[in-house]
Amino acid sequence: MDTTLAKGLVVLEWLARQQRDCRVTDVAVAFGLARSNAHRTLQTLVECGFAVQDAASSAYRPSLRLFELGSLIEAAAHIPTLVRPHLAALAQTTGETIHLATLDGAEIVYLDKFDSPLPVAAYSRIGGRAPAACVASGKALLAASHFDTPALRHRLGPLLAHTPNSITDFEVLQAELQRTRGCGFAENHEEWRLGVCGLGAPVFNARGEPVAAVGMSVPSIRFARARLRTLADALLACALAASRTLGYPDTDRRTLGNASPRIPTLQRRQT
Amino acid sequence: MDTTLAKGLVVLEWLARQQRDCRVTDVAVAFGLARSNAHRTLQTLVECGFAVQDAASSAYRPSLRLFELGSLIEAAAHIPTLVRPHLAALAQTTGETIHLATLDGAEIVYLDKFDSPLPVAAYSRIGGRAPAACVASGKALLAASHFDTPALRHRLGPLLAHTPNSITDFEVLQAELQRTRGCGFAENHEEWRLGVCGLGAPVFNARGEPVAAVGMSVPSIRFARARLRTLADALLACALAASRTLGYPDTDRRTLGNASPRIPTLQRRQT
DNA sequence: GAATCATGTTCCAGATTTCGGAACAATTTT
DNA sequence: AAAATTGTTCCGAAATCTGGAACATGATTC
Repeated sequence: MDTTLAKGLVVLEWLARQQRDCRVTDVAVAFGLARSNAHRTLQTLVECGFAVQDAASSAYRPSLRLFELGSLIEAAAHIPTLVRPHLAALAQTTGETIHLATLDGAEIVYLDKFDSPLPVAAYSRIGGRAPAACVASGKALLAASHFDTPALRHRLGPLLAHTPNSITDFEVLQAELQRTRGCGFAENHEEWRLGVCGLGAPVFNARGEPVAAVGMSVPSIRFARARLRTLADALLACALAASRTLGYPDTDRRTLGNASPRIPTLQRRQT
Repeated sequence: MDTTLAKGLVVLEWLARQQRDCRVTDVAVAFGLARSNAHRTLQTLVECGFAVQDAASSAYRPSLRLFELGSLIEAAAHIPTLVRPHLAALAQTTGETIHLATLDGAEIVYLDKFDSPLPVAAYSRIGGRAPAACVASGKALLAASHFDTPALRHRLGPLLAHTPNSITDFEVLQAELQRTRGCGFAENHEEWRLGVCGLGAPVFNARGEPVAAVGMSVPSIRFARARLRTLADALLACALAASRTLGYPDTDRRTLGNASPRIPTLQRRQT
């Protein structure tokens, strides 16, 4: 392994996570490096355009280069741009916090987000992560991906409890995913953060693959049974519209015969 | 300079820009490295989580880590999340392509975007760049930043012509920026891409600093004089609403005395 | 206002790492 | 079936990186 490269990447990541300008000594102390070493590393990051040095304070911060490159990641850039208007509409009509997420191992990564004007206890941010098994958008993606049992088990690893409501039993989770496939959307009842419930529905691309999920975070106080149906309908309409924007074949047409047999189960809700 | 780190960063960037999976030999050829060297570099990227290797083809692609870190960049993450609803509303009411951009040297970087349902000749993408002097959002930011003449000249360097309409004379640009400061929004008449016009207005944060600009791209065919006034009004309303969301003091209150004297010139349009 | 301290930067010899060719295994192509 | 291509491992030679020391600069203390 190129240790110098690894060191630089770790410093770069650390730099991005600090939400303030960092100086040579900060880096040297944080990683136990000699000041001269930290200095050279930071200078290299600057020369490569990944960091900028403040002329006055000589402190460093990450440049927009990271954002630029992050925007080039296929899954994270292309899809949100196309789906965003549908998310905006859903956020507008429901007044709740809406996000778009994708699956990455055992976690989901938030790709896009519209905050509710009303305060939500849940704190999430674009680029942030959450355990897929504990949130609605994650369950929707897991369900739509149709992993077989060993693959799912390997992917998720041990199911950790993040609240008393978290599902920690693999069998229970599988049943939940089966139920999700049946009704087309997933639910989360304070399984990740206490006080926060959620709904999630998958978004498919032109090849019928589940590439993202639309999620809705709702404070449990506003998550009444009666309202769930309304919210779920709006969510499913949004997810379907988003899928169509990505080229997913319209289900009203005769395209089901061509589509993968794994997909149709989840694409439409039972009425 | 840490050449190993620099090499790794260049490979990482190259990997992100390729929109397909890349193999060891691709990297070796692209950079003139020995295969063993390219292999070790890619493996290090994988070990650090910046790339993933396809199990079947053993090809490499960037991971979501890059997106994750890019989302941590203050200017690129915090502001769009707060401003996005206003952009969505503007996109909805005007039907035109709306974007949010920030200044980075002589260029602007697109932070967020809502595409028009109608086709636009302009191709832009989140994370993409354009010369600040040639686009409306860039001019709005340059105008609102109030650089003095030497600083502006140094920042922009030589003004290159990208279309016959591009401004290549520094004096002309300065006059244009002055005009922009007067009316509160900037215009672009096919100065960057032929067939595409635009409007731009700055967004201010709580400290009165111009941190971004709302831009609107309009095919010249739809950019009639009569419509310009309507679009500009909507744009300015959006930019002002966005500024307020960022904590910019409401101009109707008595806060002008406390604000920096440089800002008020541009914050409101002349009616 | 002088002295002290903290910090950024440069320099260098020693130590460690990286480099690239060679070899081998696994595919793919001819 | 043979040849070519590619991914991966190994290793000695060569180049790089490392950390301490020294110096410059600016801040803080006395």
